[in-house]
Amino acid sequence: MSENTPRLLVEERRRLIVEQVERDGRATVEQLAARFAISTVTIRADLEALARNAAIVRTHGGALPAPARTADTPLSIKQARHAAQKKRIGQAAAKLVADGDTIILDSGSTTVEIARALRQRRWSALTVVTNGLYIALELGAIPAIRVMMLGGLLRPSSDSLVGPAAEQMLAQLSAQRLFLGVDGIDAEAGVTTPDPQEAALNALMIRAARETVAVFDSSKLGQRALSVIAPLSALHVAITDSAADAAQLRALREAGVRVEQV
Amino acid sequence: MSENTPRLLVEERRRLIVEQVERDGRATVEQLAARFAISTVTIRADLEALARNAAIVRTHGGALPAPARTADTPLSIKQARHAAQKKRIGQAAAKLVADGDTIILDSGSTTVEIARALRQRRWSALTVVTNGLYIALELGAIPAIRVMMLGGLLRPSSDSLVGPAAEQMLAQLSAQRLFLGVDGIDAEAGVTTPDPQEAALNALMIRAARETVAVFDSSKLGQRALSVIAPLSALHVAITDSAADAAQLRALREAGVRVEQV
DNA sequence: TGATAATCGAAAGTAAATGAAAGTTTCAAG
DNA sequence: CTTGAAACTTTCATTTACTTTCGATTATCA
Repeated sequence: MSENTPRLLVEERRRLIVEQVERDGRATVEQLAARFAISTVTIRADLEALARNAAIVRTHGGALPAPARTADTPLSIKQARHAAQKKRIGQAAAKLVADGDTIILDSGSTTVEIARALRQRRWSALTVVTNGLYIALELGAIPAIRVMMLGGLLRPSSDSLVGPAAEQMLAQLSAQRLFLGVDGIDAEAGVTTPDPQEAALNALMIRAARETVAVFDSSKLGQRALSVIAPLSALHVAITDSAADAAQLRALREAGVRVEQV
Repeated sequence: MSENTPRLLVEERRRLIVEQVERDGRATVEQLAARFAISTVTIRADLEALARNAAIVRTHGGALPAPARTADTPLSIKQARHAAQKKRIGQAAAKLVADGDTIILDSGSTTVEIARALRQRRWSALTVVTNGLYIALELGAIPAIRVMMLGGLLRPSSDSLVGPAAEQMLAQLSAQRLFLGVDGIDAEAGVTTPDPQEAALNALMIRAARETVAVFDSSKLGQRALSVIAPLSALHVAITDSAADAAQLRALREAGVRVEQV
């Protein structure tokens, strides 16, 4: 590997490191130093910087992939991950919706897939309440779907709206079903998300809906993010993919959640 | 490298930089300085300006492509009529905004141009209240701009939010300046728009702002739409293009409006 | 518990970025 | 045609960021 092109930019090198760690499941300091033909000290600096951003996990002598999305990753990146599973989950979730319903769609990459699946069907009347900009854009063009958007401060990393205004508005609404996209779901910690404001809003969404459906790809199982939304018992249905961990699913079922795998 | 071409315009050069970054996946400051035969300091200024608009990501010694916006974003904003005029009007309007301000941006194709012009400038703090989805998307990526979105029912034809929820939320806000995109403006009928709900919301926007700036291309002058927003006297400033009818402008001035033509 | 590998810290060299001052260009008025 | 303001550029000095080398220190594991 002759890496003597005009010399990599620092960020490029770090992106490559993350890639390698994700791909191989691991990487050693020596290995990386040899690959880029730089000193181990610099590699260590890189690893430390990446670990600070939770892009990887630091170990003695090397690095491992980061556990998963408990950190606040931009939507554009989340979208790329587990895209196929999310599509299937979205389609399964959309089947739970009946014509005439009022539903709440949380923001998030998985719930955007629900919106896309909803577009495929023919509706005579459907009301969708959402705080996600992209969900509103997906559904806005469908005449038979009434889209009500919660107002509030725009949270750029997820293109969603949060804050008191959204909460106040939500308090006046009520819906058949909530589809909640979760960032972490764990038997002990319950349902969690990285942003406290988002968590507060999500908790209110649960109160506003008669039934709560959590949608998440299997990588979220067993993860915990900073802010707690609710305990598992607040959920009625969970939809995830077939790679989900059996023990975690059992905990979900014991909490009274109907689990569906696609 | 023909040195006798009339020297690239700044915007042209920046466009080429973005192209190169997208194409090659990277670009270094040195490389770019050599390509355009200008100093590295200027290239750095370019990169900083582009990074501010989230067009690229800045790194040491160069730049990398910006992480792609969400997959298939329907950002295909319908190319409006009178696009050139609207762009100029947008830029003139943006000049009225000072750092630290709180402004209200109505939805509409002309106000989207104001948002784009705002992106070009450097802000340390700016709060934008809007009911337009595309405006929120334009400004969402700029960290120094706080975007507050009014909630409400999505009106598909204009991708804007209207209704009681938006009105209620707006009633609790106050701003230095409102930029109102109007569909009709006429000496007798005043400022008008086709949708009654939109008109009601716009009227509240006027009340929430200390100063109201109407923006419209000259084709709107003398037009009347269904719903009246306010009389001419409610406006403080009007920005339109140079093709505007002189008699109509006189009526505006007589109503106490400061008229600016671009 | 040692032996060994890995990490940390400080010093030093180099590339890149920043800030300030001064010179240009552009563009719109007078 | 001239003037003036605002936006661009450049040069030059200074500051910051990144990288390496070389000991000292701290984990890890047989």
